[in-house]
Amino acid sequence: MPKKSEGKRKISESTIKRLSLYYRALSLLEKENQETISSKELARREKLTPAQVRKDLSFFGSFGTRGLGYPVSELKQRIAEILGVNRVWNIAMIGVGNIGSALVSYKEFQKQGFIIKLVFDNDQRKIGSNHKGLIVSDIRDMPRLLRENHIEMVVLAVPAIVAQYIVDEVVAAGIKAILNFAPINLHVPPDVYLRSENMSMELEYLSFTLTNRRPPAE
Amino acid sequence: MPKKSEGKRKISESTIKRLSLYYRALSLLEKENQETISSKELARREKLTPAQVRKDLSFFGSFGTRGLGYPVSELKQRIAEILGVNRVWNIAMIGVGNIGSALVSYKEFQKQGFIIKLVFDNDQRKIGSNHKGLIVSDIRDMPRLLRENHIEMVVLAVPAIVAQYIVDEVVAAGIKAILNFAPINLHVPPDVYLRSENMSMELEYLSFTLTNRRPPAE
DNA sequence: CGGCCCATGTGAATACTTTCACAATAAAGA
DNA sequence: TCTTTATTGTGAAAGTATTCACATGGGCCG
Repeated sequence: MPKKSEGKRKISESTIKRLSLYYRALSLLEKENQETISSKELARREKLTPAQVRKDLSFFGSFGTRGLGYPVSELKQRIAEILGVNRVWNIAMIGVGNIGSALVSYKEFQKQGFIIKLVFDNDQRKIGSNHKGLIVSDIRDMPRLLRENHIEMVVLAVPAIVAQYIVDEVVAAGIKAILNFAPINLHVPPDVYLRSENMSMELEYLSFTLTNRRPPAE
Repeated sequence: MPKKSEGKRKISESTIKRLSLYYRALSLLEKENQETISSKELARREKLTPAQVRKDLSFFGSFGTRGLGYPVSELKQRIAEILGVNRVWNIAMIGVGNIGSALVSYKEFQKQGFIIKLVFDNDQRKIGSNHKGLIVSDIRDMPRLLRENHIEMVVLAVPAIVAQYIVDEVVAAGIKAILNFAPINLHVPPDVYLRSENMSMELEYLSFTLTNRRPPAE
């Protein structure tokens, strides 16, 4: 019974996020020249359960060898294919404030194949200036430049107050994948994929935990 | 039957994260001078369902008025108490590279009451320099300075390769809450709360979605 | 080359989360 | 004050995700 042709294997968001973790762990293991890894050890490294690791991978095929574990390099390559990171993605950064310019210099993105090709801002003082080898473009030229440079993803690092306005422009320019750093909920059409990174949320989660933890001694 | 005294109301991680969203939405509504909000409208603004909003809030009490909705300011205040953000948290930033220095200038944190009081690095060229009014301290002075400044949370923005080493030092200094930006899984004792922000993960999620989406036309 | 060991792959069981659906009830207007 | 309307709060139902547990089968040693 062929699995490939089945229409609607619905993979959950949590499984995809864990694939990212496996990918990262496997990259490290590959550097350490480890050839195989068991679900048990992979789970330990990422604080998961072995059953979880095996179940996640089983959605995509049988990559392991019973009694031995998974071949590190091969599994890494297969996950790269699944995630679509076995290629280069051209991305554009919109906004060159604190966060935007930090991300332009963030090597982790490049290492994963996410190449920032263009940088935009609407501040006349910034336009034309050089950021890590990239000239800041005028946001008014965005539609044309995105098209000319075959940009497929956009990272939004603009103030919350203008974020919805800008994202509308990005959508109008035909972009289908957006990563938003502005602390506000944005609305996009159903064929556009939007993910948001909310850095305050994690601090608030820590705040909640410290506030509501069981007192140290009863 | 008193709810307050019940021991083990277990609140799920997703509920807490949504409280952050409600809090953000309510802050906005308060600025717009809106006095009440229904679960329906709150849900629409954060792309959730009305039942979800009501269920989440019901874990903590009855804040609404039937037929009318929730009082914006009061609900905001109650959520602030639940999250523990109705106070100031003193935090320290460790690492003043790209990400670290961007976060020092990130106004959203301060706005939420997370005040960066100290900044550390191990690079002699950076130590003593001024970052947005803060002098970069030597990481070797960390234990003493964290204690003296009543720091309760630490944000880690150091290279992955040294992150586990640094986090061990942070734990040794008695810190119980850490937000990690290094792209690696860190291990801490069970009484220390660690959250990680993985910015590549969201790009990889977008990559997966674009790669595996149903083709535009059949 | 036979048997033992070990770790996978996976249905079934369990645990958790979300949604449904409706009784309860406050507000507003007649 | 009564009726209508709107929206909450919440058990019960449905839907997802995780964990269990074990049959399966490849590798390796003697």
